[in-house]
Amino acid sequence: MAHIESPMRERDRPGTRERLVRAAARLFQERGYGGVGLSEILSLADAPKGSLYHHFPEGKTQLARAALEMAGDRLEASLAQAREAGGDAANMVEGFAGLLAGWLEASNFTQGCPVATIALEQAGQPGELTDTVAAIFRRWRETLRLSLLGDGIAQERADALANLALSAIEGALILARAERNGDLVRRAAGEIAALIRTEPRAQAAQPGLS
Amino acid sequence: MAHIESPMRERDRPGTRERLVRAAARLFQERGYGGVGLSEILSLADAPKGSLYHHFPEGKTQLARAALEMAGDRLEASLAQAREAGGDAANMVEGFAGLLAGWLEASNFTQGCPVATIALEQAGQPGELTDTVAAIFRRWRETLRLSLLGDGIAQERADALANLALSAIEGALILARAERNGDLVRRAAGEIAALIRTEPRAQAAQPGLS
DNA sequence: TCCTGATTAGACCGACCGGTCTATATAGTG
DNA sequence: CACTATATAGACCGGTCGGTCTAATCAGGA
Repeated sequence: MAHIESPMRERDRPGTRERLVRAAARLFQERGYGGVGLSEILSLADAPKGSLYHHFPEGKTQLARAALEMAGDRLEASLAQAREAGGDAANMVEGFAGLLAGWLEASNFTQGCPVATIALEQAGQPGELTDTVAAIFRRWRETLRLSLLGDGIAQERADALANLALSAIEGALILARAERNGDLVRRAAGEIAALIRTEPRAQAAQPGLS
Repeated sequence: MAHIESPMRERDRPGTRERLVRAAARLFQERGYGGVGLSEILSLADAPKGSLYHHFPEGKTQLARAALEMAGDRLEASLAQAREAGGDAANMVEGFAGLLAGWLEASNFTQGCPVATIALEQAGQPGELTDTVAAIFRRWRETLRLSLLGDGIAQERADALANLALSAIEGALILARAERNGDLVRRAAGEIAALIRTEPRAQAAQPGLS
């Protein structure tokens, strides 16, 4: 049994499975699930079709699930990192949005939210992708909520603000892509951050200067 | 030359062109541009392929443009109506979002924003649909901005709040579809409305009780 | 070394895609 | 009525879709 393959590949190139997931994630992020064919994914990943169906017997949907989960983890990590770097939830929102806006601009407005496009394409349909998408959104929102709670904001308010912040960022990413203007994301996030800063709070949860 | 065809059809069924646009708008709204085939549109509209390419010589993209424009006009009218019914911008945002949330729930979460899905699918690509989508978003935001200005809110603030409100609604519609929960839209809009109400303003522009 | 399962490789499949084309029906006008 | 532009009707096209299948290759243990 020699199929662990996670600890660094012989050369430096990631394993086939990893390459497939990365290629799929990037292409789905750019043009959505239905807008990308297997042939395109395979050529970007430089892998034959046999490998795809070896690693993902359920085919395209299973690959998409893996890609969504990878993207979900990546962004959640960025969110946590933005919280650490910023110190509080307001700065986290601004920092995270700035990061996304930068990625958007760097990719010439092709790479928006890796989840939103698939979310809209698949919403309402019975496919398994819907559940994956919903779970990712919930996790992101929960991360935001916990951060707000950590700043001493009341439960109900943290809930509402987390929902608002995630909605605003997701929506702004759509507008920003359509109008090719990353500042729309930064400005929306700036408003949310300002709103968070005016929110009454019980006590600050982090140590350091008050 | 007898091709005016706008004033009511002989029976009660709308003309072929109209049926095509409506069918396309609905299906694109549900599953996006790439996710819907011509055959499906034709069968829903009960029209043959010849009619499609008679009325829309440029094919699917031209049909999509027409569908987007129809949807854009429809929602802009709803926005204006929500403003009239609510009296001010804050109530407009809440009323409009409530309308969208209701539609979303009534359609079992299949019918979200008719523009967002196509916006994400096509963003960054050179296609002509991108421009149409951007123009619609700009118009919606401008309607919001003017309403805020009419309430006596300063230029810069009206700009920022219009962007935030549209972003929040669009984003909340994504989350709401994914999680099958229309209240996410109402709650996000409620927060935006509350924010608008706290905004300092020069004078109220509408008559009636102060 | 040989053997065995994991993996790669890509030919191949039926279905469906958007689009073109010819033929027919329909309605308005002289 | 005949004539003509409009509109309907759908067969047909090459290409691509996601998915299946068999064969070749590869790596590692006995």
